Amino acid sequence: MIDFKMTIAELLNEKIEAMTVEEIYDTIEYPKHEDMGDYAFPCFRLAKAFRKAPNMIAADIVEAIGSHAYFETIESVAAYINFKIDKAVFAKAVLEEISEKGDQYGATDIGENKNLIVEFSSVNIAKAFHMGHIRSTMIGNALYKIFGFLGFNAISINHLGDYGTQFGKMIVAYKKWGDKDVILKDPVRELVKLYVKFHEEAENDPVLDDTAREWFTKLENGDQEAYELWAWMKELSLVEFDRVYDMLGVHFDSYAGESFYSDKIPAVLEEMRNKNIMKKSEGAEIVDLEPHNMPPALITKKDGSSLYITRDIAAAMYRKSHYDFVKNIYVVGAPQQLHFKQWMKIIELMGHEWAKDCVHVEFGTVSLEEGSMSTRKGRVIYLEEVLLKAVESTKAIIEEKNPNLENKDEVAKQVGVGAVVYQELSNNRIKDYTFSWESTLSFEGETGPYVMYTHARACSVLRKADVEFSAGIEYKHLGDDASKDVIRLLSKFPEVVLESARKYEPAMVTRYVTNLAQRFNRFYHDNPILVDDVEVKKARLALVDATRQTIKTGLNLVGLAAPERM
RNA sequence: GCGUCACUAGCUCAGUUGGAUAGAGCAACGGCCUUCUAAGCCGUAGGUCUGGGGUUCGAAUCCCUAGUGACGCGCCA
Repeated sequence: MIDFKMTIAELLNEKIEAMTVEEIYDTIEYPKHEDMGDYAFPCFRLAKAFRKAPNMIAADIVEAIGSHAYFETIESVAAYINFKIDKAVFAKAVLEEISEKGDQYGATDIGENKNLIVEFSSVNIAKAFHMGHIRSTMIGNALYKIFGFLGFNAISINHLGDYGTQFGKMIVAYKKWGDKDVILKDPVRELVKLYVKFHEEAENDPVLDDTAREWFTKLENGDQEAYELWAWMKELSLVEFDRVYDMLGVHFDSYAGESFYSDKIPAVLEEMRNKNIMKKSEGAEIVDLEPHNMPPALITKKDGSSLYITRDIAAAMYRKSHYDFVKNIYVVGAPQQLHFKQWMKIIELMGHEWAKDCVHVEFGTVSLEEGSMSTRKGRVIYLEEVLLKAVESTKAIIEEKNPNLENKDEVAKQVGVGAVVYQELSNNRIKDYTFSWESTLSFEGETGPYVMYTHARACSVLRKADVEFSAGIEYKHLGDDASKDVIRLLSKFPEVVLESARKYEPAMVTRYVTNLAQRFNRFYHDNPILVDDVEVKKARLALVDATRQTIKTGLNLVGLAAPERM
């Protein structure tokens, strides 16, 4: 595709000696309003070099450039030079590019097939897979897909919370109050009940906590009974979790969780001791991080058993040696920021330069109107329940609007789940939000169903087209503003994907497809597509097809399906 | 106490890393289906970008300060 931005940079460089082509390229921006043009170059910074007012500079440069075949107009407005690309040239460049590349439009090979790890979801065994977990799960899944699209060999890891003192608690609770048959009827919910009961009882009986710690230490030391109970709970949990992952279309390359690293911890502790970065404190071992403006990190407890941070350090070390990653990404909530800063600093103190390749992608908290979600307090909304309800609502809408649709159940699942996922990925990840059934089950405006609906509409028109439009298209027929708006947006897709990867922000892609859907719907409304004039029809169909493709690719990148009918 | 983050329309949020007239959706009001899917489109109304300083040609964006809210800070994960 013609690189319009680079063309402009080179054109300007001939008139501006004070800046390099690269500097000019980086200074070029998009005008705030589309009627001003497609690209703009602000001249403020040239004032000193030219010893003139910026608006004079702009006017002079415009005059010096004159005209160019790619551009409809090159104008100066105040201190800006605005470039408006010729509509037919633009349409041809963009639509042919998309048509050629198909579902690879926007893809790159900058990853050079190097290993890139995305750790996400990381749910806790024997605990609720609740609405709060959708964040890590879907943000991580989107990053996994986006980085894969950019040529990395992305590896998804579900760092299961399957270890730690909490399992001591579960074992104690099960032995005291558990009933195998009751648990088998509804495993996770029953296990959660035991967990809740443990905490209620422990309030008045601190001995329980000590017993729990003892059981975890037993588990860590390979006690048969502890191991069997733990393995059983893990298995029961995973069956349920996989049901949800399946609904979400999420796949993991590895389920190596915290327990996986338990036998790798001693070697890490050894290394830390040898490198002299730990010291004893009140019977425990800590790393003093005061020189780095952080509180000390507790590495081993006074009974010698491991902690969360110990396992994360061991996991990172293992991953470096096993995968030799170029990037190791952790999609974990913002409240754990300090934890990540601490252990990444410790890796650095151990002398591992790859500490800089570890990234904590943090996100805000989902809460309920009653307060933050807490398994311990029994205050949770199960993710599966939300998904099922969304699918059910979608089904009702289909029955009403499109009763003759063939595969209603499958579409209802795609659209319903999509609505929930879209909601999750539409805001910048750092934002906290309060879960609401009303907004989750609303399917109008900036929602997943809206974007999917737009895609389905495009598919529908294409199905009804009775001409071949793969070649011989007269792009001059796409000269109206609505068409140009769509084309301009289509042209930006590759850089949006790159930027979303750079910022680890899938919402950029979600917002982009929403924007594209909005523009396309205007085009669709203003321009009848299946008209008698064959030339016009072919040109518009080409636009429809390119939009269909780009919406689909975008939706897929954030883990959403793009049904062809709904 | 120390630290991190957030604050933009009634509500939920964008705002291209400092640029032009701050934009969407929801809610409200008014229009558009005998023509390609109305889960749609168009229009009206809605703003002291939390307050106050500063930096400069130029600030929602950077710095300082105050406020409000959320979160974190040694034996949980």
